[in-house]
Amino acid sequence: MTLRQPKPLSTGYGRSLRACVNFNKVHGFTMADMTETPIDPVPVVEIARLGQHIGEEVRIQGWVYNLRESGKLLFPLFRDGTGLLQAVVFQKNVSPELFAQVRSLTQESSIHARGVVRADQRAPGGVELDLHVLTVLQLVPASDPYPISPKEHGIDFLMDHRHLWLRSQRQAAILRVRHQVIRAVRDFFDNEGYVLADAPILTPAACEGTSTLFEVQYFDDKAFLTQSGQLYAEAAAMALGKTYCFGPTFRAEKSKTRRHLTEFWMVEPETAFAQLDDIMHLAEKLVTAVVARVLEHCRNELKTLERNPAPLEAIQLPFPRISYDEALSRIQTAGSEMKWGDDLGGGDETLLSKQFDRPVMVHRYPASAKAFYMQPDPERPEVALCVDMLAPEGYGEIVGGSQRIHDLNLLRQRLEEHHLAEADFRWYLDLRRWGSVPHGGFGMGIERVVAWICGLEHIRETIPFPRTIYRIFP
RNA sequence: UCCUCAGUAGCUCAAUGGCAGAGCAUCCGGCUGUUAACCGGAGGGUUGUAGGUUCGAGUCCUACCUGAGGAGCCA
Repeated sequence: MTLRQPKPLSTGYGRSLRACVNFNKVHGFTMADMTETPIDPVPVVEIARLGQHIGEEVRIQGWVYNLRESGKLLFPLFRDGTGLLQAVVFQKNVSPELFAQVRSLTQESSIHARGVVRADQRAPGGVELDLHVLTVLQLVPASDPYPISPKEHGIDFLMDHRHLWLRSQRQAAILRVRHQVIRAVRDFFDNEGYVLADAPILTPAACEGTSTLFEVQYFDDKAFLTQSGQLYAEAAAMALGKTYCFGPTFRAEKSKTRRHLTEFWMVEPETAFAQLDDIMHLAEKLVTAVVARVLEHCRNELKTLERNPAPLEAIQLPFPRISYDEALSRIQTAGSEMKWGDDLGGGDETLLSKQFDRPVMVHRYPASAKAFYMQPDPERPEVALCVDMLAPEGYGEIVGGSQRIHDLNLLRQRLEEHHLAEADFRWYLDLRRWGSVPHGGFGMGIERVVAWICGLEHIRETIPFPRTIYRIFP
């Protein structure tokens, strides 16, 4: 990709601005000038931490969020990625140059601002800045204004401008929650003694053979983008005992719902010597830890998102565990036409999850509806030792896992029943030839967890640049 | 893949088959505590594309394009 040579930018303030800025070249400065950081002894403070600096002179660096004015009084709103700050400029208290400069600010112009922090109940956030000095790094020209106004927009427009939409308070809050969710996942597994061993993203042909995969050219051959790291995680678990992989996964199904992305992130622990009960316990501990972390670190974000924290505070161990058979009878009682052997549809999942105040784990599905590698229940071979965790409030499946088949001959038989070529799974069968042990794990979809925790209508807001069936731009 | 809906000013949306409009944004003016500020004024249009019906189409019909909601699919 070639970078466009930046054109000289007109500040539009004329000669008077020179007194107010620290840059030597006011007129026609280029982007390169921004690297010449002016020497200023006043400390830069993040907006979120201004409450600890009442009465002090500080600098903030950020962008213009909005400008309100009332005659001789200006209220520019700045954002810096940590929060929003209202600044105040009285015409009588400042130079005519500064007043004119602030008055000409446009949305999303980049700035350095210096002033004294003041507590004021009238300001959003209770803190405001008495602005003394303003440096404009780039003035957004009025002839080409920032496209996303603080007013309402349609989803098509916002998705086309996703690269700018991220600057809104709401989207930034979601990304902060996502950050804490991922941090919590990594810390959780670290504390539990799990070793990160990532799976490849490029996989050979016919790797799992169930869902639709994206095909890519691999030199003179074909390859596929991974739909799950699980099979590789099993190999790692035989090496490390407790392991997990965490990366992007890809599904080429033409799903078109508020719960699906074609590219999403999944964390997949795999544990040697684990059985179904161990897997369920690990999953409920993980989800509890993630929710607790968000409640601890993201109260402001949940407030921005207007997400009621009460249902999240109810997420405590243990989670209810019900068999597929019990789930089926509950769903049928609630009016569904579902029959034994069917997988749960989206509506069925919602019916069931609304009966509980925390995630519910449904275990022992009919083996015929599940993947080839799942261990059959020794007491009822027609069901598999597997579990799906359904999030509350109708957010659907957030965890899917199972105990894996550890017997070589049974696995061979299953491959044949699923019309999968044994040659493609030679390495996977090897894991059962030398030192096979009972083992299992699960996958947890990060975006669905974030959507549930944030209380979002649609999963597309949970990832910086969502990929859906009809959208791959920007 | 199927069903439904939408596409009109930069944005969000109006307009019985009969003069294409409003709010916001932008520009100009007013206002010394605004809270998506407010008040007054100005500029801004190939009504998604291509056909068709009609005296006359943003509106009705056909096809296509681009999206959205749902179903199905989904370790």
